[in-house]
Amino acid sequence: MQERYNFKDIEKKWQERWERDAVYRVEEEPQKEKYYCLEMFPYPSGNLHMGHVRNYSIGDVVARFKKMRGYNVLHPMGWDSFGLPAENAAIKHHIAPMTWTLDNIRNMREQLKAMGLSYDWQREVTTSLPDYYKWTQWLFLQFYKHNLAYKKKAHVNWCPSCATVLANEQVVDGGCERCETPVEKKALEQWYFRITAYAQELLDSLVDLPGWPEKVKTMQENWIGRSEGVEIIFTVEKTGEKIPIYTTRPDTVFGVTYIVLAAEHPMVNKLIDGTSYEKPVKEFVKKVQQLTEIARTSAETEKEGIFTGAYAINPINQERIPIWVTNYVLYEYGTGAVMGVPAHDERDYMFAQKYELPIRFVIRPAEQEIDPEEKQEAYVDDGIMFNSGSFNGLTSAEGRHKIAEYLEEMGAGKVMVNYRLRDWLISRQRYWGAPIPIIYCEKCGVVSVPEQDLPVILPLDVEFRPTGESPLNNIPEFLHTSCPECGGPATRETDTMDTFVCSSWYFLRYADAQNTEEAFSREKVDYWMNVDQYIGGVEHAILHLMYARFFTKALADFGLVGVREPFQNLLTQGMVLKDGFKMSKSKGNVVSPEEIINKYGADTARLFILFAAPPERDLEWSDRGVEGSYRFIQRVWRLIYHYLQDLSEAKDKFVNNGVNSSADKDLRRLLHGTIKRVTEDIELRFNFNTAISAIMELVNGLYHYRSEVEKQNAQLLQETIEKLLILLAPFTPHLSAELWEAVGLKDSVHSQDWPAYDEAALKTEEVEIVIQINGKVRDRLVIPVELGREELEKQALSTEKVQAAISGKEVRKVITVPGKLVNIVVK
RNA sequence: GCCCGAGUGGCGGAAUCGGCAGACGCACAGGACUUAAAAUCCUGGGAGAGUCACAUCUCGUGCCAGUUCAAGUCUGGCCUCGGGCACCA
Repeated sequence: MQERYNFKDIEKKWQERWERDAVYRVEEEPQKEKYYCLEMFPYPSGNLHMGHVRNYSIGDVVARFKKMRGYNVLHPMGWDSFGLPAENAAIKHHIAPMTWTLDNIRNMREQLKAMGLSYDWQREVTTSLPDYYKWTQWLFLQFYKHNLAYKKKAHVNWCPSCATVLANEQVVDGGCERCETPVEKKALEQWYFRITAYAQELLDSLVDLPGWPEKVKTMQENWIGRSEGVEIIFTVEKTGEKIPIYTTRPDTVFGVTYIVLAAEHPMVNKLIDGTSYEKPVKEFVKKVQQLTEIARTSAETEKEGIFTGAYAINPINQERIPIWVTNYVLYEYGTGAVMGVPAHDERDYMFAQKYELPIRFVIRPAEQEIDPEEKQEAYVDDGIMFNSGSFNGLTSAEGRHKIAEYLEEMGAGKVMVNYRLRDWLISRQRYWGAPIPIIYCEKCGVVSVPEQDLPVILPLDVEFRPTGESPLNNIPEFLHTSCPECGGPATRETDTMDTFVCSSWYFLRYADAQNTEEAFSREKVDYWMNVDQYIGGVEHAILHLMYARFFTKALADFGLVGVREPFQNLLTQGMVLKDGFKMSKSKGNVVSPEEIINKYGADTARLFILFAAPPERDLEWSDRGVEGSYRFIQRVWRLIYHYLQDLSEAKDKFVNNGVNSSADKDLRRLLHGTIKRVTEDIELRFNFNTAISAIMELVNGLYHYRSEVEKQNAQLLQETIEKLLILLAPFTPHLSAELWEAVGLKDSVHSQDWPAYDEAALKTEEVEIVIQINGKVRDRLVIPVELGREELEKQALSTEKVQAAISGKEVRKVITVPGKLVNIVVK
């Protein structure tokens, strides 16, 4: 054994041995309790970044800990390997996306292995390989069969830079989530998944997820955006055609002074065709549609509109009101038409002022009148109805209910629930994705690719420069096929699937990754699911986590899985920052994990990143801090090294007897206290930082013991060191394995049972009591633990300092907290 | 605007059920070892007053109130920062 820890050789030695002995391979063992520990799989960009290191270090501690706790632990890893970066890199470096991707995977797999992570590599999945995307395609067909996948023409989000459509969720601040280019609207025929069919369940079952952060659940709630309201039907005066509008404030329906249509609303043309309003209105609509998505959806944009010349009848009071077209009503939400109540809505108020439309107050605050001449703004709160016919005097809440009822009775409205959540647009006009397994036949129309013909292979020899059309259109061998139903000439769908489709079910494939007959066997999925602990960045709070939940629910309805929620517990880790900012190439503050591992070893990197902050919080990278972790590892090594040296060369330092001396007892108490703290920190709170600091204290205690105790208790020392190495094993697996072997212990440290602590060892004979006077610490007292309350109070009152402090004063009260303090209240 | 989360030494952070604020680590200072340096080991440390040095006292967890014998922790109101949603009718 060398005096210094040579991490380079030793980490390599253990990684090779673990791989050789396949120690992390796992099978279903029905008699054993399972634990599924999952970290979000990476996009193979080429190199690990610190966010990965943090994510996978956390997951590895959990997986190793649970394994030592006796669980059958599934801990897999794979690659989310379809997507745009491969195409962009390929264009830049003239290399095929498949080659680029596989090279990156190879590189990153080596980097992961160099971290000493306990993955079962037999279960590795790569979403861009046919053995995986075959089943993505198969799942698409199941969605199609169950009417949860459909095609429709719609105004979709288009990123001109990426030359593809984007899902609503991928539009951030009106720009492309990836490149920030302002998103345009394009009318295209696209494939959708009917996620809205599950909107209510996705919302309701959030309460079944107590192991998720509130924050994430709130974000999903907001995203689903449920609102309860009423659809009210207004009638066009001249033609009698119906315009349904949606409102959450039916109590204000007597205050309607106009109605507004979205620019895209089909009624617009019907109202204006052939009238003098036709030309100006069409110009206005054109102008609105030319706005970028940012301008279109920004609350800052000036509200504009134009009168159509037509009038509608308000069903509540038969009033005749003008119909306008505006830029602020969204066609996609509700009915694309809104009633204008300027008195009680800020937007409507601004709009009415600008175009001099009447403002009529119909709700007033309780106990207060509203003077329409005086009031200079909308009153948007609930209140008491007035100017509202027979509904006068009702509260807003009552009014909403009564008006809805009344309108329903007369057939002019119905209660309705609306969601902000839209169906999920999954087609992409790009090359590097799973082809959608659909064939278009001139005679038979839209036809599914028969399951036995899957996978529809993505051709590899392709000119894939973005053109706005799928590059697959330019490959005749791919494009032209025959119809599976009639055998006639047909063409394939050339769009590929959004990569989020691939990542919506990968956690199921891990349960049965090698299956060539099915996506996964029901039996194996039933054994492993749910994921007991999912760990990843909060940036996936909406997209990935919502889609994966949707998939799981749909697959449950198809009878493919037995659970309706995929992830029992979710841990969202914070970002890794440097100098206060997220590490990024453009900021030039990137620290490469590869360099850190080369310089200090994987154990140091893991230890630092777990020690520097609790997992949910952002972590500030510190090179000095890394050195501190490195020093600690060397310190542990030296402790064992000198201990072994003494064992062989200075036997007279040790004695073999029971734990009698106070130093022995202190060490034993420290050991068992540490076991307790570390266990609870990992198991209950995921506070790895405090778990590590507890271990550091134990090491400090061992140093003290070794330097100060003349005759060391050999057995106690041996026990303490063994348990120390076990406690360290999840954090620094290589160091622990090597020292375990060096101490001459059998098997691997990683296959040991997690130690239990001895409650009796935690007990002390004496305890220090704090004595406060009026809440301030004035003295301390060391007393036997079993000392009674009365005796304690007596002693506390009689100490010199207390006597001095209370002399001449009246003792009004004495509060005693056994084992902790005595507070003497004096006046 | 609405909804979350967070503010503690020079820094990262700890205090788990209302009971000694600052564990552990970083940085710093001093000492030991060394020809020397590095490495290592040991010691110290919130701020201020006070003392030759102790002792001792005061203040201190974003701000202002409150509850309590006792508040970083509970309540109310604010401030700042971070995140999410936002023309959703």
